[in-house]
Amino acid sequence: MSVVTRFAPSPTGYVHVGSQRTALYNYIFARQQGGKFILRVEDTDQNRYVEGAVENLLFSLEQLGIEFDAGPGKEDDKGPYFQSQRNDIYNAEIKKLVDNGKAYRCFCTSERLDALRKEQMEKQLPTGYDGKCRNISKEESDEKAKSEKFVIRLKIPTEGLCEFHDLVRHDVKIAWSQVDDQVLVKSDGYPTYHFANVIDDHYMEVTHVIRGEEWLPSVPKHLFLYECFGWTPPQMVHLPLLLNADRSKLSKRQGDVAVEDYLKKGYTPEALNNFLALLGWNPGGKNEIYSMDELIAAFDIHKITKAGAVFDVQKLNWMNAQYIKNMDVDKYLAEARKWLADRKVNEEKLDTALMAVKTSLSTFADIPEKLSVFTGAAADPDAQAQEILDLDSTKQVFEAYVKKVSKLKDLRVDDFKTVMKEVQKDTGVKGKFLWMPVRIGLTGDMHGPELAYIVEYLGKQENIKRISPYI
RNA sequence: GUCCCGUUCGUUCAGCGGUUAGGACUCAGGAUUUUCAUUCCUGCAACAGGGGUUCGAUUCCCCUACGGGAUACCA
Repeated sequence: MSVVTRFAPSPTGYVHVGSQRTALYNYIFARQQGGKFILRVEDTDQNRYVEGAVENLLFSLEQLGIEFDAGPGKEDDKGPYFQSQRNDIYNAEIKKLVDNGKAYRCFCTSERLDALRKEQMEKQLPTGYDGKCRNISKEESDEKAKSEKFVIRLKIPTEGLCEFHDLVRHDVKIAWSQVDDQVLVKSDGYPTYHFANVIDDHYMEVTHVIRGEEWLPSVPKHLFLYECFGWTPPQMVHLPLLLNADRSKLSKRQGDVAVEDYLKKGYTPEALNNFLALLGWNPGGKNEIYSMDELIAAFDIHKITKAGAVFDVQKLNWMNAQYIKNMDVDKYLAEARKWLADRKVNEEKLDTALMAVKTSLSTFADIPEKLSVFTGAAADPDAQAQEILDLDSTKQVFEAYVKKVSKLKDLRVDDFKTVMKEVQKDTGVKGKFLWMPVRIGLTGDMHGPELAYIVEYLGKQENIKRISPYI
């Protein structure tokens, strides 16, 4: 049987990085196994509908290079891939369950349910539905259904143990008495996640359910449904959660959680994928940089970690810097040009400046700031810089420098190096005291990209203009 | 409250009965460089606690503590 995995997000408006990792693992595993990866939109909650959410979801996945084989816009005979369009399927299945007594209509009001829960908490009992409507006769139920609102609940076993195997958690046991009579169909006629999920996974022939750990406690409900239908359940794979620095579930409150946020901040999709893939799984060894193909080759679903992982931006920054440093020049230049913000740049020499700055970026968003050495006026020297400017040797260097530069037609990187050699010869000044004055004279700063690039970018006239005042 | 899951350097991941407990990020120091960065080298830093099992436990079992998740007509 060939592997089928699925990513089944609800369209909430953006893709959470935790979801990205779930999608990634599903995708990687399917590719590795030569299987199929499905995207299914879980939009059964009418109250949570968000305009444009699906488009955003599709766009984010595309940017990340996570390609699905079937899903919205890629329909096949297993579709549709929107749960909101599959109600006929759910209705047919729920009817079977009600007819054979595996599920029942519940007419209880939310007020009664709230009170019940409160009472159970106070008595330190497990919370859950008390089964009031469990044994209403078929006739009475049919009669009430004509005039009253109802939901449909699953008739969960009352005793015994639900045992199952999870690829990450291994053997898990949950007492049936702890499992609630789950609502399968809401009073608006739409299925709940638990129901739609099982039906869809079955008909879409999903073999591996790879999802977040928050679903682990619901597994018995799902397994029982498979049993009621006489279907073979898929392999369960519950991933550890992504955490905030304080180890709570990664949330919006404590920083960015949306994929688009990170993309907007200048992280590359490749770095983001690489970083997330290594949160919860690692092939071992020194290397931490993996392309998607390498991840697919190295991935081992049995070696997924159990404990939650803190999303450490510092490591992401480092990784992203690695990706930028190793990026193909043309690709880098094209991408970098999108990040100039409102910098006024010398279009002709922009590439020179961008290349000079390539190794110092942790994200593309750093570009405007890093470029300021080139594009702005010289900064005011600080005390330490001023000390160097005040040196006698500095004056000599400047005089010789301006003299040499003035003679040149042009001032390219190579010309500059020649000039500096000559200045050294003429003045006898070398090392730090030769180079630093020129740097400070031109930029006002003791730090920055390689001087030769700055010199070339500024050009002959600007070089003379900036140095002359110090003579 | 109840149930489930988890616990190796600050973070992340190795380790799967006998190791000087390893790598990566961060941090500190050094080398190279005209500076920062890059690159390279070195260093700091961990098996939550207590019981077992065993000749021997980071590794297996139990308990405790701590953390997280689930307890919705949300997913």
